[in-house]
Amino acid sequence: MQVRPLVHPKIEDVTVEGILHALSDPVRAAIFVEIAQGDCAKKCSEFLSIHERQIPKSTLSQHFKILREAGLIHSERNGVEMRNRTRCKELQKRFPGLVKAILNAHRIQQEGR
Amino acid sequence: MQVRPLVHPKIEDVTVEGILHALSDPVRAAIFVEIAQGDCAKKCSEFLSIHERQIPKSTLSQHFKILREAGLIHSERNGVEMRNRTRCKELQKRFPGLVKAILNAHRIQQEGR
DNA sequence: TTCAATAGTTCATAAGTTCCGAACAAAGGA
DNA sequence: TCCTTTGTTCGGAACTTATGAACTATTGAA
Repeated sequence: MQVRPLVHPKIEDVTVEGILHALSDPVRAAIFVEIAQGDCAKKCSEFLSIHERQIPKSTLSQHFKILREAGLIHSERNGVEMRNRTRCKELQKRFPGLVKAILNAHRIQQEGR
Repeated sequence: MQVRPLVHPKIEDVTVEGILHALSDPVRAAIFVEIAQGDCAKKCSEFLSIHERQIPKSTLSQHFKILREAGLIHSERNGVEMRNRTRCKELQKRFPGLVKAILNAHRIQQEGR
C-alpha cells in the first residue's frame, strides 16, 4: 500500500454535477455545513460522530475524498492530522449563489424538524 | 405486470438531498433544464436523444421517475403520452433560490465549452 | 370489435458504486 | 526504537443504476 497525494481540481475543472453529487449525501452535506460554518479549518476525525450517527473512519475518509475531488474543500496534511477548509470564495466566483443556496436549503430543511 | 400510479411527493416532503441527487446526473439535469425553459409541458419521448446521446427508453423512464419522486417535476398522463412540467414555483417557496442557482450554474458550465 | 401503432413501465440481470472492517502508512512523542 | 494518533488503502458484501425484452394502456383505423 502507498498513500497517494491529495487531488484538488482547478476551480475551472469543478463541475455542477460533482458538487451536487457530493452534497446529495446527508453525511457529506453535514460535514460541509460544519466546515463552512466554523472559521477555522476542521480535522477529519471531528466527524467520526455526526447527527447521532457513528461513521467508520474508512467511510469518513471516502467522504472527504469525494468532497475534495468535487472541489468543495481544500485539505492539507498538518503533522498527523488533516486540516480541511471550504473553497467557498472560488466556488462563488465560478458558480455564483450555488453553494449559498444549497447551504440555505439545508438549513431550511433542518429547521423543519 | 401492472402499471403503478405516479408518485408526486407533497412539497413539504421534498428534500435537498433528493433534489441534488436527481440533478447530479447530466442527463437528468439536461432534461430538467429543457422542461424548465420551455413554456409548455414536454413529453418523455422528446428526450430519447439528448446532447448527441441516445437514451434507451427504459432508462429514460427511470430518469423521469427520479425527477418526479424528487419533487422536481409533475407528470400527467395525457392519452398515450405524458406531459411533464417543473414544480419550480412550489420549489422556490420551499427552498428559495436553490433551483435557480442550479440552473444558472449549469448554464455557466455549458457556456464554458 | 379487433388490430396495429405509439408511449411509457416493469422486470431481470449485468455493470457500476458505496460501505466498512482489517491491514497499512506516516508523523510525532516517549 | 516502539507506541499512539490520524488518516488511507484494499477487498468483498451490499446497494444502486443501466438496459433489453416483455409488458400495459390508450388511440385510431379497418
